[in-house]
Amino acid sequence: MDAIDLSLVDLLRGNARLSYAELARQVGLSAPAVHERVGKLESGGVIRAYRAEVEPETIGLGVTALIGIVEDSGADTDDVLEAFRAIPEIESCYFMAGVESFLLKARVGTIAELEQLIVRLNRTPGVNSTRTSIALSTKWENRPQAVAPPAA
Amino acid sequence: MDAIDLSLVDLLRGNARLSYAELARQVGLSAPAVHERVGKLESGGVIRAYRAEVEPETIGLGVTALIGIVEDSGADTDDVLEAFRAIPEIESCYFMAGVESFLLKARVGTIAELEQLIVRLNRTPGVNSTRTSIALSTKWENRPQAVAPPAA
DNA sequence: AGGCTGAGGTCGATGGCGTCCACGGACTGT
DNA sequence: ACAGTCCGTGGACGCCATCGACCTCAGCCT
Repeated sequence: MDAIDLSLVDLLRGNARLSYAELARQVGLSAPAVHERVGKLESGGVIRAYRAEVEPETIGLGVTALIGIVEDSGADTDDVLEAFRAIPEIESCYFMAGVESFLLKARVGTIAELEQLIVRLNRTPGVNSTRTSIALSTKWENRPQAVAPPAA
Repeated sequence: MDAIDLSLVDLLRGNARLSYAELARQVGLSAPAVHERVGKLESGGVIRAYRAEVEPETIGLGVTALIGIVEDSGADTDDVLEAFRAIPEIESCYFMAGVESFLLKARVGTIAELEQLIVRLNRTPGVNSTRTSIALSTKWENRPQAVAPPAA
């Protein structure tokens, strides 16, 4: 992980569909060299995936909620996690410090679906209680934070 | 937005670097047709961006925090928003229902940097108080939720 | 009914890109 | 000094992106 790798990561976080040729121009190497570096970043676990970022409303996922989960005393955290993993509406899952063991970000189409989701969560073995906050709007999300030095 | 568009969105949410030729094979159209459809999805605001998803620890952003913000009574929400937007560590910003007007997801390298961030937030005009929860680990994040019908 | 029009597709051509390979220079340890 | 390793370059070749021409079908106006 040198400065060039960091630049590549920044460039791809900004636009994952840049061609290797374009990346090469930006960092001042040849295309094959960039190809090899990016390949290593992928197989080395630095780059996990390339994803299109979609406006959720346009695909019928207009309701965003953040849900704190309090576990039962003596619950098996791994089991709870697996149960959460099986619920597609849960987009993100953080294991937290504090009374609430998990914080979930969920996306559904309607408030009625959110209600169903909350019921389902409360019924999940190991879950003691849930606390749901609704996001009225998403100002921005997953903004990539530049990490490379200014410029070679 | 027909079923093919939804499939394209799903495919690109799964892997943003798929070639048009490959997308075309998957949805059963020709490459130029797919090219045009994806172009329309982009310019129509459905696809906002393509981003590489990076393991944060590997680029020196090992600390994730979720921060609730209570505004001063009479604060100008837009001004507060602009102040937040200028802080690169804030990756996501949701405008919430409830006492806390905003929920922020921030990523920093160290606890010391988190402390500085919290101080900065508390000093921001219009911010009455902050409540920070630290994520001990991210189980998963931004998992794409399939939205297309099973398969043509 | 007939024909115009526009949307949205296919096909074919061409230039650029991805990707493989052979080669070369700098650093390192012996 | 020398050999090995790492990391890069340049060339070659086949696939892909992308443009233009054309086709087909649905809807609509006359």
